[in-house]
Amino acid sequence: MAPRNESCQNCPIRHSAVCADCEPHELAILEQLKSYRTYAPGATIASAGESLAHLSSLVSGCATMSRTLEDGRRQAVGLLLPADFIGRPGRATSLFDIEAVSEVTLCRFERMQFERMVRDTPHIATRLLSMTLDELDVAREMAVTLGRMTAREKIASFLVSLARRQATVTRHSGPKSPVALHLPLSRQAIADHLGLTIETVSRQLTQLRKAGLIALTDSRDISIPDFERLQVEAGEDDFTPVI
Amino acid sequence: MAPRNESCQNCPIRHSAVCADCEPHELAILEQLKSYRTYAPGATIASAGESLAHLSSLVSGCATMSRTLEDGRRQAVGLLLPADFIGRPGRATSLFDIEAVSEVTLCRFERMQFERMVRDTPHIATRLLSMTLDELDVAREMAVTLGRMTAREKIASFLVSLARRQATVTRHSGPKSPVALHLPLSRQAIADHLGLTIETVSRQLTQLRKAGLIALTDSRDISIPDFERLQVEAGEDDFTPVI
DNA sequence: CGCGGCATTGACTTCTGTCAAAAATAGTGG
DNA sequence: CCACTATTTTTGACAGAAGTCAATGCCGCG
Repeated sequence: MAPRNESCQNCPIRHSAVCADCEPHELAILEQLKSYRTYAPGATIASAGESLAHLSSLVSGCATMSRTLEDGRRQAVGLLLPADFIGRPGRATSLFDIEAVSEVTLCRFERMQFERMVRDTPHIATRLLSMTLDELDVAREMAVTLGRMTAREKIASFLVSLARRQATVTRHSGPKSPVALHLPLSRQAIADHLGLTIETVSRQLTQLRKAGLIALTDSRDISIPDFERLQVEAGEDDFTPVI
Repeated sequence: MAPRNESCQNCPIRHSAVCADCEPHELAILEQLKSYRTYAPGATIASAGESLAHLSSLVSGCATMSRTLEDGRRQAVGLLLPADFIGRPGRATSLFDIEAVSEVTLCRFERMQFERMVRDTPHIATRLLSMTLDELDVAREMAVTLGRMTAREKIASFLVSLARRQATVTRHSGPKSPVALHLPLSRQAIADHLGLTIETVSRQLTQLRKAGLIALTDSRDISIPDFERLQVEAGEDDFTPVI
């Protein structure tokens, strides 16, 4: 459960979210404007085409951004983890569905107030630009994965990128020690991210396990004995940036 | 051929590029800093992993942004048309290959000077943010297409989006009149954009032609008799935004 | 005219999707 | 705590969409 209005000083995403570059006096303004909201797993945070009254930073938990076509086909376009920003200044409606995967806490700002902050506070504007450019890179890497990788490569690169994003939490000492990885997503949600079916995801995970590239303690917890070997399996070339 | 330093006043992308929101005095500064450069069709504008000395706006022509994997598989992540911005402040290297498709003219700024402009000129910073957010939406739509659409839907939606982007130039009076569309890309380049092979692109275009959805005058020129019908074929739902 | 690149078409293969069932896991209530 | 159900995951058999390999056709150009 999120505190009503805990101080930004103690915020877990203080140095990585949209407020990262703010000076104390700027932070004080944000502190006045912000409000927290918590969503249960599976809850809808936003729906494609509907208006979005708040812009938010994801403080804790995990959410997906996706589009569902009329016939039920679904494609995820982003995995939202702590510090990620939700919504965009200048457009009132979300183009995608946003759904809580685990329990999610958002730090929210009213649209108008936030848009004024973006105009008046260069530290927020430039931080938001920088984050948006990073997201753009991620989205384009995603396009490479979706368009040209095999099912096996998609799974491997998904695991690699997830491991990198959780690195601070789970990675132990040396780069050669096994990496423990918790999957926040169901097989179905992984399939939606990679443009695959649930069956193909399951089969490829089994193959990776049989090849000794991963070990499954339970269906949501994976251990990667040799991270570099999995990176090779992910078909990464030297240009693939570590975002 | 691009003029050496033609006035920004007459620039074809004056009101749609990164400088769109600039006041006359801001434009005057840009005018001092800019330089034009022209690339022949097929020329390399940037290479993945290599440094990029300039940030640019594409003034005329067409270019692709793509990644080529070690084994030759290639995926395009963007089609660059007039007013599109190339490069990003805050990172000196390009993550993707950028290649001229037709003859391309760029309006270029030195990295350092442009980054200073972004810091000092809110009209540039906010315009760049807005453009980047739009590109992010495009990239995410692309992910939906690459991940979940059939070959036929990919081709149809590619044609629809190309027609929309060329709308100002080619679209005639009413929305029901046939739309003429020139393909700037070869079959191979289209395939690279859609995550398909050249043969599949060719076959699907033939099928669309046989179904009366398009007519091919020559292999690069397409006429769309009923645009709305092609939109349906593209599998667009009501939420698909017209970007 | 003949070469070379691009596009189209055909025959066949393969990877992933579909349909279906079994196994594992989680959740519920007695 | 344990049976029982519901959900998720895994596995299998088969089908189908797109890829691969190969040949042919089309154009522009020297």
